[in-house]
Amino acid sequence: MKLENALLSTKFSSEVQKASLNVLYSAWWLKSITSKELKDFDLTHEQYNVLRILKGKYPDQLCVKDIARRMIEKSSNVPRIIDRLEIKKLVKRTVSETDKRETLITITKSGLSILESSTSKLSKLHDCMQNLTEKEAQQLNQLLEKMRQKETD
Amino acid sequence: MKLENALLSTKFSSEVQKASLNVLYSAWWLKSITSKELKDFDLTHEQYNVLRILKGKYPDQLCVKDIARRMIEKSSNVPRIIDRLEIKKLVKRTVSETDKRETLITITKSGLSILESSTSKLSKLHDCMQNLTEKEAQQLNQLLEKMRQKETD
DNA sequence: AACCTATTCATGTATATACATATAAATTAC
DNA sequence: GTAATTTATATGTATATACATGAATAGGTT
Repeated sequence: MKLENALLSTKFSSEVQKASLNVLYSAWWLKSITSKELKDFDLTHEQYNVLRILKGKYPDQLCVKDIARRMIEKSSNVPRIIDRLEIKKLVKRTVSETDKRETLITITKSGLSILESSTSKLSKLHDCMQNLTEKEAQQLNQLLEKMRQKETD
Repeated sequence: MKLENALLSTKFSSEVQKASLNVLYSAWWLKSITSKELKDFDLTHEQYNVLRILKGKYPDQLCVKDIARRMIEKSSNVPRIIDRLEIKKLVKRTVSETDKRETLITITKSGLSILESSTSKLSKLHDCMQNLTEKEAQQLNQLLEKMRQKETD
């Protein structure tokens, strides 16, 4: 859908300004379609993100700050997300022996299993929305990274 | 910043999957830098979005559902955002005469003035992060819209 | 007119975001 | 070796997101 139709507006001061709105809208769009799938697994977007990060290092453990560093949204409140995952027994907390300030998080068998089924559901969704070719996706990645160039790299 | 550095991860199953994560991260990045500016005006991102929509139709009024339709994030709880704007006297509520179910929202002088100063602050920010040329921005817009093609247009 | 349904908005709940503060442990300074 | 500082996590608060429900009104049907 064109941004004009999505926002019922045609007044954009420039293509650059429109691109900002387009990125924001696209992110909302992506989140809303994936959240719908994750709901079947009683997972939020953020809980899924944490599980995915833990699996990336499995069977190693990660402390809270290392998870936070890998989150898509850096302002996520990781301890609280872990609270909810712990209640569902998808992760386990243990205090680090080497540094007692740190809480080490381990993904459980149950967590791995729910992650696997939800990921497979999501990748099916991805496949059917594969409107972009690999080359176009690569171009999109380059443009987004150029947009963010201002960052202290 | 490259996505790899932003997420401390190099394992992406494809450029297309990476593009999804890149869009999500870019939206967070955009929101976090603009929110910082808006804080000086005691405005949240969503409150700013509502004010901008109202100004687009000024001096006409808009009812809640027409504002909701124009929001970037469609799941926004517009009545509650308006609650906060009303407390700060940046908008006014009136019950529609023609349809008493509708609440008509008007932006106040004070709302217009705060919108003007915040917009000017934000556009300065935009200018200095103008890493994309108009042509590149146009290309980015096309790619994002192609990505969302699956939508019922 | 009475009834049914759809629409519009407000409100309630759980979780997340964004940010501030608190607590405990580790590190550094003296 | 104690005090001060920094780091890691947890907790608190206001607002937003996502979604469900409730209340009032509009509009159509009989």
